[in-house]
Amino acid sequence: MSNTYSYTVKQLADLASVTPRTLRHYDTIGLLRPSFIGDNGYRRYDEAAALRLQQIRFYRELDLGLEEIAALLAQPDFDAEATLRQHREALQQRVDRLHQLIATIDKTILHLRGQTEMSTDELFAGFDEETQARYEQEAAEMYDPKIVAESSRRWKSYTAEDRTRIQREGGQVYQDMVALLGRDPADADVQAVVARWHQNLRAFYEPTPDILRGLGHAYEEDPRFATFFAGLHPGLPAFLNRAIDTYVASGAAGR
Amino acid sequence: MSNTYSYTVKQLADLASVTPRTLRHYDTIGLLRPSFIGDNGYRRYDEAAALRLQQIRFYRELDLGLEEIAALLAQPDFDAEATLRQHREALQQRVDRLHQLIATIDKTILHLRGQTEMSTDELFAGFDEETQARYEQEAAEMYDPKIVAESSRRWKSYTAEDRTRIQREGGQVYQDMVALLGRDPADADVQAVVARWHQNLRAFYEPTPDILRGLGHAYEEDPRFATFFAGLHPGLPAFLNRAIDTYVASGAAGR
DNA sequence: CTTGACATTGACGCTGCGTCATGGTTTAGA
DNA sequence: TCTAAACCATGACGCAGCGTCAATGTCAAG
Repeated sequence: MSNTYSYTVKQLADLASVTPRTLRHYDTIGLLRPSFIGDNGYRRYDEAAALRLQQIRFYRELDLGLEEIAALLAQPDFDAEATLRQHREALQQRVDRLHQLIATIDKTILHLRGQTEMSTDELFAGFDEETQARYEQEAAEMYDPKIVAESSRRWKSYTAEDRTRIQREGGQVYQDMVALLGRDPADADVQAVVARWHQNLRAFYEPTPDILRGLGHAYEEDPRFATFFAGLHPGLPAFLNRAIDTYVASGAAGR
Repeated sequence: MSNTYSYTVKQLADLASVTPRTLRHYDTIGLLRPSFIGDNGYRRYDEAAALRLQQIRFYRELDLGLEEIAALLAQPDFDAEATLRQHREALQQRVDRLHQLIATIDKTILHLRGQTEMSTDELFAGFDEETQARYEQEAAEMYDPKIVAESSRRWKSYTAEDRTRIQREGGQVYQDMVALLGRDPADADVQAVVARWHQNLRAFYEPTPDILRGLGHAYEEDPRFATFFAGLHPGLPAFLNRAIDTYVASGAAGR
């Protein structure tokens, strides 16, 4: 006949499919206090507590934090909606991010397999091309700020197709250079690649021999460049620098 | 001219866009050890370390755990692919789960707004209908195990359409009852809803008056039922019990 | 010689509990 | 009535990946 049911921790925990530990936790942080405490010190929960717990678990399954839940249950429905919308946004962002990660993983797997001839290029293009281009700009600025304007002007004059081609050619130069590591920097093949590098730069501006040498030096000594090239191969920074140095010294840069 | 570059923690940290704390952490867990340590006790990193750090950060951005990363870097490429595929799976599951959560949030918002007449039903249907049906079965079993067989037989004889209808009618009964809370249990409207409840039960088996009373009692006293109904409204369990009691006492159950 | 930037080693904090450890309470069965 | 099985309580550590002091030593520049 009694209208008031009272639960022990285990009973309530089983009801809500949580563990007693969870209830104790909710107690200590004040999210769900026992309705009263028995003479033996045991926690006791009534129907109201059971209902509150249900609500807590509902929001918890939506992945809201306990603090947010506490706020929600303390506020009227009006605020609840705003909170939920906000939470929805957050979840959507997580989804977007996860999609990106999955895409990157797919690319990486292709790269590991070496299944497509483009994979290396694409990884390079998508992952660091931009960064690298920015660095190149910065280095050029160190020698002549006016180059930036010229570079920018030329770049804008290209079609989207041209731009893609130029970027990919730039990336390919370094890839090819890795393949030549160990050769003599003065080797004809090596110098040919350096010449292509030179040509590629000219898509942006007219580098003087000093600038070329400066770039070569920066590729090895400037940590921003060095790390990037070391990412392709640990020996690349030093090799590039020596090859470029040889190139400039040979007078090829002036021709 | 030097070929070997060496970084301090700050320098390397800035390069990789992490904090010195992160490098110290990687050191303590053995993921990335300094290349050597200076006389002053300072950590020193070389190019190889910088490269390794780059790889670590790459995988970290894919949200792999540090331990997994350590394993990846220790293994050849072959195993790396398997790990990535597995990780991809995990990410995909997260996406699926997030989609579910978002859908539930949308439903909940509708529910809060009370914008659709069906929202309550649907929330009820999707969220607890199954659980409730199971409980009802269990209660029946307490009175006569043979009822299970009959109930199961009838249920199987229905079309999918019938089943959906029966479930929704069942849910609606409790919703309607909530709307009548506060009325006299003997009120005609209340008794009409109880009658619908009775009819709904008959879709499963032929409940005797004793069973009906037993169910009413269980709805209030059995925590599994009570919590469920209290979830709809704290006052519902007791109200339902009284209303059913009145219904049976009036002889309506026998007619 | 002073400052300021950087380095070191602890050690606690955060999220939401899981998981002992240690010891008292209740309950059902022999 | 005694005992074993369950259940209760309060700590306190663990986890993942660092963030964030705190206390103290080192180094390069003015």
